[in-house]
Amino acid sequence: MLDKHYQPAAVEARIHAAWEEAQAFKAGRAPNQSGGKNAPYCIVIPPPNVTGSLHMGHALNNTLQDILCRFERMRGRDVLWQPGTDHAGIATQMVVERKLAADKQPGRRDLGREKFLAKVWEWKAESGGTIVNQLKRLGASCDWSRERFTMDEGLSKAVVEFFVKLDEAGLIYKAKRLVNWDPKFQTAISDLEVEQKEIKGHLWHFRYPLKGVTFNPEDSATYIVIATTRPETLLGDTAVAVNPKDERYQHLIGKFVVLPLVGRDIPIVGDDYSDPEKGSGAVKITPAHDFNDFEVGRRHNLEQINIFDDFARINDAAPAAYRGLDRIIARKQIVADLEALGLVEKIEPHTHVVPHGDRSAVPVEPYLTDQWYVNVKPLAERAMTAVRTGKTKMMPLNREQDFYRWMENIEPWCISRQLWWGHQIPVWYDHEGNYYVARNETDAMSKALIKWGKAVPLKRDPDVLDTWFSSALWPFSTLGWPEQSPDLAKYYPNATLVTGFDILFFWVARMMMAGLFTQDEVPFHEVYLHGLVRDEKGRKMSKTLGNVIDPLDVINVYGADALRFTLALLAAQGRDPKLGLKTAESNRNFATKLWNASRFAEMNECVRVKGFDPASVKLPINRWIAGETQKAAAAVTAGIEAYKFNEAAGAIYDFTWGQFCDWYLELIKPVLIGDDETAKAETRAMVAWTLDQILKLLHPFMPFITEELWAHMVEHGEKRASLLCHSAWPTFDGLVDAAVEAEIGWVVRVISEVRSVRTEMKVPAAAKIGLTVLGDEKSVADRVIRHEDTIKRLARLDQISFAKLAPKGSAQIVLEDATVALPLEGVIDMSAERARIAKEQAKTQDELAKVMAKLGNAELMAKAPETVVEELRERHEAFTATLKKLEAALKRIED
RNA sequence: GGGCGCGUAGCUCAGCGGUAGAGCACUACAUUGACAUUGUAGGGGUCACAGGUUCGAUCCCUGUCGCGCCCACCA
Repeated sequence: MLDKHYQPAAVEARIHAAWEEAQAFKAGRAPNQSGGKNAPYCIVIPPPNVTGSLHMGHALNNTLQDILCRFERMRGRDVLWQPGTDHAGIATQMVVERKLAADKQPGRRDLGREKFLAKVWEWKAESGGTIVNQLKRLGASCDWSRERFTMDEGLSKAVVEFFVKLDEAGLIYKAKRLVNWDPKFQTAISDLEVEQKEIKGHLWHFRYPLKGVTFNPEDSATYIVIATTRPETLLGDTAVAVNPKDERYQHLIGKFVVLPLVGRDIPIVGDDYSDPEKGSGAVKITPAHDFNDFEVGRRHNLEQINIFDDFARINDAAPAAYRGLDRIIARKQIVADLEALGLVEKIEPHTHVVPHGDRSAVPVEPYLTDQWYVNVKPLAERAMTAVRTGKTKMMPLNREQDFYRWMENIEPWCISRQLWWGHQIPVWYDHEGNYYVARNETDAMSKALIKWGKAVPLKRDPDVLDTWFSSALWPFSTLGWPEQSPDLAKYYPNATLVTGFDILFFWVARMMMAGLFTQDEVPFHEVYLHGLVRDEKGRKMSKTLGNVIDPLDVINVYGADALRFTLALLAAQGRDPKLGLKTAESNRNFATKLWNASRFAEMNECVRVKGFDPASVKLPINRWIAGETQKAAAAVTAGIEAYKFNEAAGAIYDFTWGQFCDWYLELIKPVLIGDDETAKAETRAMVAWTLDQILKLLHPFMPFITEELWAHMVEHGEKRASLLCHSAWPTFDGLVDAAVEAEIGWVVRVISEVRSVRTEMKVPAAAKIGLTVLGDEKSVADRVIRHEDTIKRLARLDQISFAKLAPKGSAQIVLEDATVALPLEGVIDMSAERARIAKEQAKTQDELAKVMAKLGNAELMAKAPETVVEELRERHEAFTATLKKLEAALKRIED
């Protein structure tokens, strides 16, 4: 006997153990009775940061993937949900460094590369399993036996192979360029890792004295005013630019100014970049510290003077007074010094965007360094073509626009990072600085040997690769590439990728490029991009706001099923889901409702009957629920197939609660307590059967409780042998019976109507009332008689009687001595319905006339409208049939 | 500056050319009956605003206002 309450914690642990024991999610299983096809279906998990812990975004992402995987597994496909974790370069290095500091241990630099990396691996061994265990608690049905890590041996091999192949294709190069430099981590970062933040700063207007004249603050002819938001870069200025069309400054082009504080003579150049509308119309040019200035510098052959060190402190290229100062302090100092010299014209408040490191949250500096780049342009072209031709489809569709926009404007990808935690770049240098890209040191040596004719000592590039470089390979590196493994052949391309749209460029785009480049084939056929989980007010969840909802807390309180169901219901396309605990609570209640419905079935000995066929039941009520089950199954299936998880979840929720519990179980109670044994037996079997279908349809969303109930339902006194997660997905045909649907619908409406009248008239609960059905329509009377017990019970009527003295099809309720007439037909407002149909017909006639007029088809015009409609319908049907045939044929060809 | 999305019940959101929907909240009644983690009934909406298309618009088109997100090196 089932307990009175569902206890998620205990059940989840037990079910989880059962799944593990059975290795239920291992890929390559034999097909179940659902399909015979057993076609592979592969999803790779977006690998979470190995040092991370489960947040709501993971919960949403993995719930959706799990729904798809469980659904397809039940549909008989060979599902591989590939799990694993990401080494997450900067993030992990940061976490470990922070931990060392907190433990008062020697820092990264003190330890040195080797020892520090040992610490990171230690940390990984300690806490790397956390997120995996949390995913398991969520119910993720990954094939856990195949867990991978981006830095494990095979995947590292894939990374090297990818690098070498890119190099062989001439797509890798090293260049000294301005990069986004993160002074906190002392590494380059890619454009994508830069966040623009709006900052309230100042616009400083400085006077740069002209060379050859004596500076006089009173005489504007002795200086030129430039405006800047970054005074400290003055130390690296190598020109002042004015617009050649700007009459104020034209005469100064070719002259020089003396750079204040530094004393360097720098030219005034004419360049379109200078916008007369902005600032003073004259702009200082610092080629080594600004992307625009870099370009201006190139055009005018200007010197690039780097004034920062790796920490963004002023270096030795600057006057002694500023050396070693942090950039912020240097800024203040420089402004103060200029002020003292009378060189500050004015200071205006100014709001502008400042680039920040997305991990470090400090402003990044454009910084001149040697870095490795991938020329991704040709790869991007292929990726765009693949999306354009529909080889990979993105959902929601409008994300494809974002994808194209980014791909079309793609810049070279800076892949080197000055970190220690990551894949070290497979490049070796000789004593002259020549470099050799190689799969390993031995290969590099032999390459050097060819060049020099003798063995020369080599040194490996100390930099590591961008984390996303290895993530880009995830859909095939996890399957064994660079080996041509059977798994790779079987599961690549993956079926679907489910991820947040926030990493569309970081990850999805790069997987597309890497996949097409190495495998000559897209990595996945469909991409489903979901939103970011927000709090119930729509704000981002953040520690500072204190509005973070920890998925594990929700699981502990309401159960994993409730959380999953809540997330599924929120996953409507095209908008960020907002999560409140109230929804989780009501979905917990839904689980309880299902639990109790099962209890009811158990108490009434509703046992599954072997060989039971829902198409053969006789009682209208049973035929009705069979039809409703078919409709629900179709709705859930269609919802999941279309990635409309909210609709799918909503469909099974409504069916379970609104149809099965609220109506069906109530309607059959008279049968179950009656003495018609045949009817009773049929109904019991029907209850058990329907419940089975509910468990299956709900399983992808609520795997734990459904698996538990499935195991609990006995068949001939025995526990079921097989797991629900391996059972066949329900697909039905021919169970919907329009006549039965109409009849039960009518009964339902009569009951509702009587109930409503009771409430409106404030009939005391204890009052005895009866319903008198008036009129002499036999069909109405028959229905009433057929469902008399049910109607009496659910409408709480004392008696039902019949009378002829009233308009047809109406009824009256007798309240002790008062009598209330109730139009039975009014339940289905026939007059309104008829009016609607009449209108519809008028419209059709109208449109028809228009169409005919437009066509000017004399032949058609000559005929009566009814004939034309008939003819058109036939043509339409013939056309549709042909279309269907064509589609089927096409599908066969594809298969 | 460019792009995308969103304004529907008190709240969170579905829906979408043909009589406005759900959950939660609210009101009334019920409750030894599978379930108070419940049931029944009810109140509550010019579907942001203004034009247009249509027999008919919450839905399609245009514009306005408000909100959010993404991309962008402009002093």
